[in-house]
Amino acid sequence: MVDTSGLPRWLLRGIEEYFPIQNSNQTFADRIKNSYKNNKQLRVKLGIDPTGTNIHLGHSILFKKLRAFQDNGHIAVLIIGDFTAQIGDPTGKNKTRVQLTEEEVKENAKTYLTQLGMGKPSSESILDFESKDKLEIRYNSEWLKVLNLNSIIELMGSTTVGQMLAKEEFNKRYNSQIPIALHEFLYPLLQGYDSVAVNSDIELGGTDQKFNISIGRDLQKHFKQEPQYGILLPILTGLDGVKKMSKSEFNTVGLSEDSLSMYSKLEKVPDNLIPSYFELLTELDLSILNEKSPRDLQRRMALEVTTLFHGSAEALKAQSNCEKLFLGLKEKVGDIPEISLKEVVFPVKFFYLLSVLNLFKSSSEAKRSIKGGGVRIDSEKVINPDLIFNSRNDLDGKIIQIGKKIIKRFGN
RNA sequence: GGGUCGGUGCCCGAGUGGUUAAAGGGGGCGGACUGUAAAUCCGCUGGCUCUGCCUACGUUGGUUCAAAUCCAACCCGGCCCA
Repeated sequence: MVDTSGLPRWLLRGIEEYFPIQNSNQTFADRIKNSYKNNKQLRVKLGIDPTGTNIHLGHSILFKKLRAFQDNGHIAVLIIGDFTAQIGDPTGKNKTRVQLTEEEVKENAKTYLTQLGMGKPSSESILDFESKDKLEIRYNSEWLKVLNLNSIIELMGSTTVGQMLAKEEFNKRYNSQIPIALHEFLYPLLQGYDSVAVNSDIELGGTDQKFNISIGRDLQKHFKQEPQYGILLPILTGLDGVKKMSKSEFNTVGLSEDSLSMYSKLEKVPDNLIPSYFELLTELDLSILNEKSPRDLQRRMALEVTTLFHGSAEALKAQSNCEKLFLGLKEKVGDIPEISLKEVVFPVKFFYLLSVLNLFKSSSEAKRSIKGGGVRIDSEKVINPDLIFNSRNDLDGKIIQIGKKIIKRFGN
């Protein structure tokens, strides 16, 4: 596994790999030490492509590590890949990604920063936005947009088709006869060039980023910079317990989810995820894993993670609400997220109500789910989709449960 | 550019004129069970305020009472050749 000698604990936890062990004349551990000795902050690069609108726990691992660097005196260089997002990272994709427009990308970037806690005090945010000397936010269109063809050819000349095809994802696609658009080869080069542009000392990424980070090193050498180190963090497995956490697999927990839904998702994660979730998402001592039952561990982990994003009071409330709910609502439960009936026109059929409230994607789906016994009002199954509610009084204050995950209280 | 094979629902994949909203599998969702887990079993899995209507098998047009299935053109992809 990882050679841990000489590295500080805060850096070590949850690292899958770092490379190289030694850069020309000094080891990684020395590089860290020297930065303090020489009183020179390390520039730690993390790039995100604003392609969707929600950051989930999988991303949070990287940001937490970036934050750790900030807390230990270094500079987080957050690169918003507004330019690269329009190409699409081929990593992990088995098809060519749809290109986004400039406006979409801008909008997404804003949402990302908000979710990372921009505007909040650093004690409540994922990244430290307050210490101005520890954060640098850069948009890569700044330097990528102005590249001329000569420079692009120079970049392309630095690697070979063989190398590109050696990259796992390209290789897979190539061998299974799935098209690879030529411009996708550009992506690793541009990400690598980002490292040159911000002169990064260390780049953070998931294990699937090894190739791209290495290209960054090559380009830095080419441009006479000291090549960066790469720190690879594990890819978080999603709620299904099998695939990596990813929006397109619908197995995510979003950072912006309310505390109740975050808690309730986490406390039912598959057993096989428990150790890694503890290691990667909490700061707890891992010896706890041997001391408690899986059920207790799930609850503890859920509480811990929810606390991280919502604060301890919120998290405890979520936990107690969850427990009360599943005991069958014997007690009155407070602080359930409300869902407004304002837009509803009465009388209304049950399935239509749920569709109007966006609790289901479509009215047909609502109908099916109701028939299948998946919907409860005040913990009573209601299986007639055509049931008519004549006025708000029939619903106000009642609790609606859809499956085991969605719980809302009807209100204003 | 030439030859050839192919494009079906979230994915894979069957279907080669009608009983097809389209077999089968995967995934997803829901239920039972349980530890709110896993495994297992069962149900559902295009849309629509729905006893019916609408849209769907790359696109457009055509043949037919009837097309995912036949014909034409076009678009897209793989492979081989240039």
